[in-house]
Amino acid sequence: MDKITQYAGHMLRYILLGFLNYRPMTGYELKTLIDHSTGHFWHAYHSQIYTTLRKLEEDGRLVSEEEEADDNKLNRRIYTITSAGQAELMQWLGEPLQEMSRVKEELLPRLFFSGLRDKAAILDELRHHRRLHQQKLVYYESIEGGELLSPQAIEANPAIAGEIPYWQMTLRFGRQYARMYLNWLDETIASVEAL
Amino acid sequence: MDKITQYAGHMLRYILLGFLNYRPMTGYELKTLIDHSTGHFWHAYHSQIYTTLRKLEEDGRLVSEEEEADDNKLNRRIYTITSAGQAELMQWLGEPLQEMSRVKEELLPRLFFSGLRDKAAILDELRHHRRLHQQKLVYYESIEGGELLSPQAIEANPAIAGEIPYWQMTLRFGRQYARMYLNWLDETIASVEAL
DNA sequence: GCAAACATGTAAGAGGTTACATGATTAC
DNA sequence: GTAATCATGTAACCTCTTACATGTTTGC
Repeated sequence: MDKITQYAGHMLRYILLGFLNYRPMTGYELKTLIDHSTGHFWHAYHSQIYTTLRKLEEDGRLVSEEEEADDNKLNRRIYTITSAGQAELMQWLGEPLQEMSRVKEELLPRLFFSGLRDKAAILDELRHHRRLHQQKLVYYESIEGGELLSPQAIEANPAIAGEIPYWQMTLRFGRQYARMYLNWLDETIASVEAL
Repeated sequence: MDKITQYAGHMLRYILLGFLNYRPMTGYELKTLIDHSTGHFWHAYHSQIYTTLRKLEEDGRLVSEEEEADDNKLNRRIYTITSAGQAELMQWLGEPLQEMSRVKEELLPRLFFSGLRDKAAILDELRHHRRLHQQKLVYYESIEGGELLSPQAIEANPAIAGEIPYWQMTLRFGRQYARMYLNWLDETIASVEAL
C-alpha cells in the first residue's frame, strides 16, 4: 500500500475518504456534501475533487471506481472506498495534528493599512462585512447539523449516527466564529467612528 | 502604469507596498515586520517576499531598489515605494473587498470525521490545541500594538501615528479569535467527555 | 572561535483559482 | 421548450511550501 506521501496536509484526500467511508458516491455528490459541511472550513472546487478522486484511485487504490453503464448516457462514476483507503483514513485520524492552522483573512491587512483611507469608506466596507457574517450566522443557526445524510442513509449504516455529535461540534465552531466576527466588527466600527 | 492584473488577491504585493509606504526597507526587514504583525492573518515565506519585491520592481516599477554598495560586503537591497506604487496602494485601498475570506482550519475536518476515533486520542489532540491557542492568546495580550515601528520612525513620519489605532484593531481580532477558539475547545472537550 | 542573527536568493513540486468545455436529466 | 440542476472533465496560471544554497555581521 502506497502511503499518501509527506506533503503537508492532503486534507482534501482525507475528506473524500471520510465521506466515501459513509457510503459510495459520485464526485458530484461529494462536491454537494462538502459544500454543505466541511467546505465551511476547508473549501474545494469541483476541478480539485474530480482530479483528486482519480489520484486516490490511481496512486494507491484507496478508492475504486465504477462507471454506471446501465442504460443511460449520463456517465456517473461511483467511487467506493477500499480497505486500503479505510486503513489510510484511520491512520491519518490516528496521527494527531501538531500545529495550529494559520488565519488568512483579507479584511485584516486592509484594515491594518487603513490609516490613509477615508473613514466613511472604511465604515462602508466594515458594515458590508457585518452583513455578510450576519447572513452566515443566520445560515448556521438555521441548521441542526444532523441533516447531512438522509435518515435512511443513517439508518442503513448505524455507525453514522455516532458521527453526528462531531458534525455538530464543527457547526458550533462556525456559529461561534461568526458571532466573534460580528462582535469584533461592531467594536471596530465604533472605534473607527470615534477616531 | 501597469495595473497589478486581475488575479484574486495579490495580497502580499499590497502588504509590501503598505509597509514600504511607511519607510524604505530591505526584504529581511519586511519579513521580520510581517512576522510580528500582518503575518498573524496573512503569512508569507521569505522566498515569496524576495520574489514578490522583484516582481513589484520589474513589472510596474511600483518600488525602486538600491543595492547598499558602500564599503561592506553584505548586499542589502533597500526597497523604496515609487509614486506609481503609492497610487497602486491607494487604489487597492479604495476598492472595497466584496467577499468574505474562507475559513481553513485543519482541526475541524479531523473532528468532523472523528466518530471512528478513540475518545482519549481526540481529547489529547483537543487539549494540545487548547495549549497552542492559550499560548497565542498570551502572546497577543503581551503586546500593545503600537511597538511595530520604533518611536523615532513614528516621530520622523507623523502620518504613521494615525495608523496605530488600525494596527490595534487587527490585534484585537487576534485576541478575540484566540478567546473564541479556547472557549469552543473547552465546550468541545466537555462534549466529547460526555459522549 | 562560535553561535545567533542578518541577508538574499533559486528551484521543484503541490495546491488553489478561474476559465473553458460538453452534454444529460428533471421540473415547469 | 427551456431553465435549473445534474454530471464530468481539462488547461492555464498563480500562490504556497519545502528544500537547497550561500555568505556576512554581531555579540559572547
